[in-house]
Amino acid sequence: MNANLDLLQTTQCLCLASRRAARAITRRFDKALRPHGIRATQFTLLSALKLAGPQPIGELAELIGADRTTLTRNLAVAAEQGLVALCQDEDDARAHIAAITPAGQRAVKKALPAWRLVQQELTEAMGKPAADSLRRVSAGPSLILFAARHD
Amino acid sequence: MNANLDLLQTTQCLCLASRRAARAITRRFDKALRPHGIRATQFTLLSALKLAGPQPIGELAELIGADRTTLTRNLAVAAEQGLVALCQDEDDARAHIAAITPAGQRAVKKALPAWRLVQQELTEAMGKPAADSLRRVSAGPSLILFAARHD
DNA sequence: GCAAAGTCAGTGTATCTGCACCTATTATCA
DNA sequence: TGATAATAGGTGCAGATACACTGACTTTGC
Repeated sequence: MNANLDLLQTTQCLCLASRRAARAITRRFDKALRPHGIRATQFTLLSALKLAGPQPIGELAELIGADRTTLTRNLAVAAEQGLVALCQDEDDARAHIAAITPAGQRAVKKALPAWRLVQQELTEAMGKPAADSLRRVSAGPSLILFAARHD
Repeated sequence: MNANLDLLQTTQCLCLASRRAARAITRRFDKALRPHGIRATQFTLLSALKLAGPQPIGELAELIGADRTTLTRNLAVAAEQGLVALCQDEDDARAHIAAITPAGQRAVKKALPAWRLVQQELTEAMGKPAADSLRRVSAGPSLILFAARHD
């Protein structure tokens, strides 16, 4: 029937594809990082904070492409575990600054070799062109602008 | 310092890239599907059920690359909304079969044009080669096998 | 200097995600 | 046939995600 012919297109759905890929990749990184006591999302958070330095929550959210309110809760978890610290901005009483703690730095340093191994294996498994393409897509302005559209 | 030089590699993290892409893409599809009362994940679920026919939960989970227990709960939400129905398998009392309901079929049919529009816009925004690459990666056996590794 | 508008972040609510563990049922084999 | 292994699925727990709304503070314009 016609309805099912139309539906066949949905097997190509980019939302399904991106989510399925993210789930599989996250599972793999989580598994490898587990012995080090942090999750893949936390590894991302900590390395971003280490590289970029103390950041207001909103800017950090934009940096890793997550919703600000999502980051608020992820930071609360990481703060609970002592991996990050939250403090008031001296200049602007509205802003809260997130910073990586010494314990957080130790955690990310300890986890780095495991991360690197999975990153290498995964790059090999999917092929370097595909890996480059994924990074380009996720980091490029097209996706960000695209997601922000309100039409 | 040396530690930060090492950390620079993590800006290339494929877990961050895949999650960031999935978040942005999901936000966009959710926004477009919202007027039709379903989410992107539900659209995926319903179209998969419509195309594949009634499925045991485990097989459906494998089909869309999600954890079985995740799907159990997503199906419960969809069942609550009357979009899918769950029933016992006649041959195997352990198995539960998920099937799309008439209401679910109406919902996915109603949402299809909106989905198609976003899919087209997104394909254009990221470029067809990148879209093909993403689908290949997410659907190919390499990722599935990769994620299942236990070493 | 003050009211209005803009900005920054937290909370309520709901969904998605998955590991560890559990129960129930079926298959296998001595 | 009865014990054991294998399989299908649910639950507890914890975290990730984001929209709508709110409160607090800052900036702007007069």
